[in-house]
Amino acid sequence: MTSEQKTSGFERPKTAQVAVAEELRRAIASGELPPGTQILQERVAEQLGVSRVPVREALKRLEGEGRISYTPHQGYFVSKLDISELLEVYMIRNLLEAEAVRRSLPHLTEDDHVELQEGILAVEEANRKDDLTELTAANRRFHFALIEPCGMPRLIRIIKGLWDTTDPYRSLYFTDARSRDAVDSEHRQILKAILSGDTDQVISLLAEHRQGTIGSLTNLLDGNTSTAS
Amino acid sequence: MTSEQKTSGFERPKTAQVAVAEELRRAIASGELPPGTQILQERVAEQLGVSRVPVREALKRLEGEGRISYTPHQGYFVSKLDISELLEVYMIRNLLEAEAVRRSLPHLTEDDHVELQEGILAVEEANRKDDLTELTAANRRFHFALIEPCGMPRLIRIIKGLWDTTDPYRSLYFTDARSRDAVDSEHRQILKAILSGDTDQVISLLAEHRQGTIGSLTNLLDGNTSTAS
DNA sequence: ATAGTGTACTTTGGATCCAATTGCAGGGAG
DNA sequence: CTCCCTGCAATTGGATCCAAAGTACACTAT
Repeated sequence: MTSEQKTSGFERPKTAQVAVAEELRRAIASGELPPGTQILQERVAEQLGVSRVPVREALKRLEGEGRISYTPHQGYFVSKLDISELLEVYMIRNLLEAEAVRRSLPHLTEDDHVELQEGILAVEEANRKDDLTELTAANRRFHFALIEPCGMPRLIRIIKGLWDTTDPYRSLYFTDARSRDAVDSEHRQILKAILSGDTDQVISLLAEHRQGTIGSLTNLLDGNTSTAS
Repeated sequence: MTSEQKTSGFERPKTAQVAVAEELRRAIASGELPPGTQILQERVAEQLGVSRVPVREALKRLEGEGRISYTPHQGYFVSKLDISELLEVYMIRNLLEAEAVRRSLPHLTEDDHVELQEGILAVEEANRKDDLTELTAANRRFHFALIEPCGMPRLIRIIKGLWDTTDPYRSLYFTDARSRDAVDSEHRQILKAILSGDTDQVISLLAEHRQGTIGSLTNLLDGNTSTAS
């Protein structure tokens, strides 16, 4: 405690269960553990250097979040979505995010506009660097900067959950360079509509934006179910 | 095994963690563990006759579901909603259930109609018997019989989650006899609209129905935060 | 050859033990 | 009298051990 201690940037070493949960979330979202993969407690434990107990608790946490599925005495598997479920998730997102945007737009501050702009730039930057993890993170940053000011934390939480479940597939989508270029220009269009205050336009652009993802994903998912190594 | 063995009515002894999770869910929903209560692992363990390990896993599960909240080294507490969060949940339900109903109504079979009718009767029966647990269960049965045929399992799952978070407050609401009578007649009105195939009418009746709950809850919640013993 | 069975191995489930963190109570200094 | 510091009790966090269930595979009998 000699001198500096960044006022709030300090992150105390979390408990093992929390750390394990975060790591598993990351691994699942990034596609490192593709949908359908079995997660062996022992393996995770030894890889992260902890005992099985915190691993089991982390797994239970993720189970509750719907990221993995569990059958007694058989274990945990990364949740798998077929096309119809994927469509369903996007349809629900359409509904909820439209509502969120409607409530959010009137409250957008100058800071939010900056954040949106930076989100776009971060996406393009990650695009250049070919960094998938950062790309999905930046993409999220943009989209949530848009809806977070809606003042409905619960709603945001649910939407986040929906994003989470499709994350493993989203990174699949971003693998395609063509899709990534499309994203850039779409984001710029959306921002333009936001700045001009045209709510309906924003919502319909977002719907199109999602529709694009859906289209590519449907193609990508038609044949191969998972096993993307 | 002399003759009948209800084709699927056999329930093998679940694992302890699953059983504990179910029991905790019940206790929370029924108001036995009011919002804000701390849940001590040791206590639960000894009450249910298991060690702390399965209890901890059950708690983690419920945490993921959002039913309880967790802070490292401090423990688990039953989630607490203030009025604004409660309103938010109902607003989201409005949105999602309206969509579900719209998709469900065209698919309702004769069996579903019977199920709805029985749901109503079960509510009234529980009302007479003054059985709160059964009342909420029957109420749920009615409402989900209406939306479950929408063919969107994910959507249903989310809606169930929303119901779950407000369950502790719902039982608070049903404590009031006046509210319970209102529910009966509203259910009958809704069923009538369903049978006549008037989708918009169903949806607006449901909105009113929820509005009633909201009104009572707002009153009940204004002063006392929790500690409903 | 194949279906069924028994056995060994892997993995998960649960209990007990010990360590680490927190909150509180009591005591002492200013 | 107030504030801070120290130490104790309660509770959670994690590791290790053993039990139970499931799985794979070889072996046997038809």
